[in-house]
Amino acid sequence: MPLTARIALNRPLRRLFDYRIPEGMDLTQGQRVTIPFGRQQATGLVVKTGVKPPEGITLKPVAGTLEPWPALPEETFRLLSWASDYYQHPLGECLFTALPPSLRRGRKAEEKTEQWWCACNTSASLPTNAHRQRALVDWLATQPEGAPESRIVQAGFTRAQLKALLERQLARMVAPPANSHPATPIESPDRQPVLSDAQSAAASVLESSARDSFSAFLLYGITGSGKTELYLHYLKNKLEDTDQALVLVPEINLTPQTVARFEHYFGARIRVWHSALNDGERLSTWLKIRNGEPVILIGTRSAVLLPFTNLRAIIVDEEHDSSYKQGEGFRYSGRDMAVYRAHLNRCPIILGSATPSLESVHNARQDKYRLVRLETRANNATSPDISLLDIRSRPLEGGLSRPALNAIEQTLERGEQALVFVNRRGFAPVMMCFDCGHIIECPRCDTRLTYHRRDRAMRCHHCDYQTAATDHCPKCQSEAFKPVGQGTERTEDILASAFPETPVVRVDRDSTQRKGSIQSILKTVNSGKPCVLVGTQMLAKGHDFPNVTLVVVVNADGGLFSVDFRAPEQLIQTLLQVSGRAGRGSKPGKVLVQTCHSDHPLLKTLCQGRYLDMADQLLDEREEGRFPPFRAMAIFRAEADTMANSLQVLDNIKSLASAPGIDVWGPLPAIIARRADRHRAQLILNANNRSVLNRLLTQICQHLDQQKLPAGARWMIDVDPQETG
DNA sequence: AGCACGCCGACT
DNA sequence: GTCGGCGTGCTC
Repeated sequence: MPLTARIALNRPLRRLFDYRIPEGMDLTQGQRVTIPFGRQQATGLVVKTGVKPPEGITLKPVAGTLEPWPALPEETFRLLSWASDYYQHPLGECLFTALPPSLRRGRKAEEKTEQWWCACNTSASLPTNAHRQRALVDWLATQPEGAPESRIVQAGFTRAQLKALLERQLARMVAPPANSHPATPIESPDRQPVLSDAQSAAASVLESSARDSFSAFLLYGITGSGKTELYLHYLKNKLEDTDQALVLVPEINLTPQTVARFEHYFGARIRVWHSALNDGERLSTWLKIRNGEPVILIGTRSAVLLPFTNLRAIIVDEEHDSSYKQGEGFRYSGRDMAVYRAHLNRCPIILGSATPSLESVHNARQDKYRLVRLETRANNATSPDISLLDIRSRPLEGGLSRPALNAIEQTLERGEQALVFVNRRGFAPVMMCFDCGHIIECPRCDTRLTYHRRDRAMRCHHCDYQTAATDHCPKCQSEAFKPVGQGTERTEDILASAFPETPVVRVDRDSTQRKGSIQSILKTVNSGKPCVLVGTQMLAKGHDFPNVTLVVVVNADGGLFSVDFRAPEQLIQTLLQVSGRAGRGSKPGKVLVQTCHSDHPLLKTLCQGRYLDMADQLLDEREEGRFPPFRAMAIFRAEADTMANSLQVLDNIKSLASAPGIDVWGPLPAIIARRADRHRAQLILNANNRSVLNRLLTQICQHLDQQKLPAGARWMIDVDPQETG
């Protein structure tokens, strides 16, 4: 067999390309290479060596290797190959998402050595107004070895000032001192989290897991039960000094406070991984992990793709969180890949949540996961008391009923805080003319524009369209042109006028974007003084507000009658998560859920607060309706310039998809059929056997790759879809 | 994805 | 007569 290699490229191609390995070059799986590709040079990853190339093709030679070792170690490579097949996404793109951006682009796998600077000619004169430059020269003069750029910036100077000094020949670049990267041994502080009796009981179950074999735990711990202490205790007791560990968290939970808590116990072993890192930080952490350094990594979804070589424990916090599923491109589930990774790697994994996903509850019921319960709140806090408030034929102000406003008033009078949960941002979801019935719609989408009163704008929440708001109906000029429905802004206004003496704080995407971090907005809340918080989903997760004792849910009904089969699950998860914000301190909490369906069985069980009972009830409905997790689901989506073209693509797929054991539903236009002037539709495949479905999907995708599509049409596949709309 | 080739409209 | 629009096709 001639020396050949099969190479994957970072291109959306479901094929690989074969190359000749030149004499004296050694290649292994997962290694980065540069190769000629068409007329260009490209970076590739070795998938296999010694392959038999297709007939009648002269192989080009591999141009060179980027490093002698595989960028993707074996286990990581196998994880990604599996995911490529499972999610039906091109292997090359899957493999490359596991590389930091600089390595994707073919850069060297080494950290950029930082530029060091020192002062020269310190007595030379500067313009009198150049205060900062003067200060920088003086500061540099105090650094005998010079200083790296990062330290200079940390000392309060800027790159521009350095550049100015360079031009004036008052500073120069120098080589860094030889020992600037000392190999510091990583030592953890000698601390142990103190556990309550209930936590200790749970910890002993978790910690009974064997070190070198796969075991999965579903940690059901109600809000405020102290799951994080359990994670810390577990890692502290199970990890050796040389071990690596992975802690996955939803993006929104990766706060400085969370990281500080881990650092308190593990010091410099802690590293973070999230979307706000720059390329340098990404490379640095990636290399540490690839080198097998004993890092405990706290990261979001994509952290599961990092090249660990000595991973001994995985924790997935808030495992039900829908942000673990990537919503575009390589649509993987970070949580599910973590479970597979634990399998491949033979290590324990803990999935933790107060409201576990039905998938995970099902796995626990099937004994695939071991269920560990933690049902008492830490610090003697009691669980909040949830009650329904029927708002049928009750007058509402800003969406709030009189009893709800009274409850808020009483809470404030007791010197406590209240939280109002509204599931829509903006002022009102619709502007409507009460004379002619005209409703303002998005010109590019099949949606209504949301009225944002703060900046007098009408915005589409599905594309970037926005236009100025008007006082009159644009169609009939009537003045009876009014906002309809509830948004966070409107509720904020009503609360501000109802309680003029009390601060009202709004937390949603708009307010956090404008005022910077959520942290600064929450300053008032953290002071503990009486106030009212108004916000969306953002408020439901992770935050600890000890003085919030009342939670009001403005409207719970949206999720009760949705077409999406996951809607009821998501509704109760959100309601329970937001309820968990109440009474976390020493005072008991109360939750008021406004609804027009106070006799709905789901809402009634919600009041008993028994999540696992509700989960069982919902699982029965899923089984009845033949939905996941009882069946395997995949969705083909199409979009095109016309609905006819989208439907045509899907009809074609449908004709390929009929097979025994597979239900095909659709094609149907998406709930929002037109979005940014693209017409969208979907086709659902629902199978009683996952591997049968997987093989069928592979066939269909292969087939589609060879077919011509109508102009402007596009299709994609989503395995285990999170949303069916 | 890139990138080239290719065939039709408004410019020196 | 050319520059350039983006449709189509190919990359070992």
